Amino acid sequence: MNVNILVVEDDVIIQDMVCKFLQKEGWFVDACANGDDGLSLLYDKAYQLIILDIMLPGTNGQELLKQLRQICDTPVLMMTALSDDANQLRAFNNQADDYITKPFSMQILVKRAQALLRRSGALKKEIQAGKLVLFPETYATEYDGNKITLTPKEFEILELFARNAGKIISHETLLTRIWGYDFEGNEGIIHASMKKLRDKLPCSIIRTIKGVGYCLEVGGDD
Amino acid sequence: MNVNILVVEDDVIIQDMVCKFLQKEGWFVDACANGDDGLSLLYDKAYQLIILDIMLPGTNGQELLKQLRQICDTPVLMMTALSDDANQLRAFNNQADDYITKPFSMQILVKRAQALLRRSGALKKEIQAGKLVLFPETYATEYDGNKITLTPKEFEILELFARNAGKIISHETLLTRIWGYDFEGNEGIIHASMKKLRDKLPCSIIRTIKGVGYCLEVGGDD
DNA sequence: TCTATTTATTAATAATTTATCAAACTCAAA
DNA sequence: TTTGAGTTTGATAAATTATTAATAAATAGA
Repeated sequence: MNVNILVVEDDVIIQDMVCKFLQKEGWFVDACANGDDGLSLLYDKAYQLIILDIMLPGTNGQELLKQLRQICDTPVLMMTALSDDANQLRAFNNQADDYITKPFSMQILVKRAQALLRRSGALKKEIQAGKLVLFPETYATEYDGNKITLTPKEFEILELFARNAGKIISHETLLTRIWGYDFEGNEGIIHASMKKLRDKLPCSIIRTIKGVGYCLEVGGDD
Repeated sequence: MNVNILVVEDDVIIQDMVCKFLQKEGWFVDACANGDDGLSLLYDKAYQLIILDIMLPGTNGQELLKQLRQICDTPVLMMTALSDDANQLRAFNNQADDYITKPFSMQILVKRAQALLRRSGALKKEIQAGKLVLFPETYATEYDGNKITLTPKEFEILELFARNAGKIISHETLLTRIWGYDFEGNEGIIHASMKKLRDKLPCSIIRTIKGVGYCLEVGGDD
């Protein structure tokens, strides 16, 4: 799968340089210069990494971090000129994943970004969850070594479950992540899609938690 | 689950201080002063985080990191007096997860350790009350290691009891916390719900205090 | 022991959520 | 233009969960 990174930084020179170095790694980068734009981009698209400056016009980086943690758990790297401990502690309290102070070498920024992406599994070619293996590049799927043929939509859904194995995916999350936050249609589409997906899976590895959502059960196997 | 951390640092003063601060978080810490001891500890026990100094007698930290990555993918935080970029880049190339340079504040070390633990799922929160364990994120429930399947409402009720283990929950509290302060219905709903919940629990761990309320008994076990 | 009160139990019903299925629609490839 | 795989819709069935209401049992106080 493609790696998408969001950079929020108001200094054009730095923004430009950061983007360039990240793109050199083959990653896709969206950039903006203030917190509000950042937040609206986050609603539109799934990112695997977010890089935030702290001092921003309008909503600052700390505030933005706090707000985005309400809606997603994407790794966040804070990148700032504020080198005092208080600001760093505050960032980690707001559930940042890393914090580097300017000036920093671009190589190190890239390496730290890479470390976060590696740890979150975004750089893996395949996603494993119990006996289930997904290959996002080819849409190939295996369960316990046996091939399963999924349609693109089915694959997307199963990929979402596999990346969050053991966690509950609510109907709302499913709708926004698979059909987009602005999906107008009927919620029944979830049930129809889940039925088709489950029919192709060998056993009931997707549990229904009535009134809450679905959950891919990953047994203590492999 | 318990969090186990391995610290490899030859400077006794620093080792001591690091251990003390980590233990203050409720984490279990093993420490040693050289790479070879570190490696043999890694073979013996599963750690959720490894903290490595680079300059060590014998096998140094970079070398140790390279070797341990052959056998495990545990998050590694490098902690070193070497502040040059080359060493930091090398650490990340050897698949370190973080790198901080001495001198650093203990608070920041702890926060960074916490960030790594959080990201790797080692801190996932569960509610424990005696032999009862609740996982609010997945609605999973265990008693003495055995799975119990609860409906969302049953789970909510049990969660309230578990969060207040040993304390009496009055009927009024139950009603307002579970059914909302504006619940119009019959109070008999409490009795019906409690009956169903108790039927699923292996023994009578919820005591009735007549005229007052209910109380989750937490034996002096675990 | 008797009585009033509280709680437990049960079955029936209501409400809600999810599963299923067939038909209609879309869109790209032949 | 036709075909067909893939997706979506909407109607209906099935299942689960929540609630009520009636009755039984237990408890504490007189």
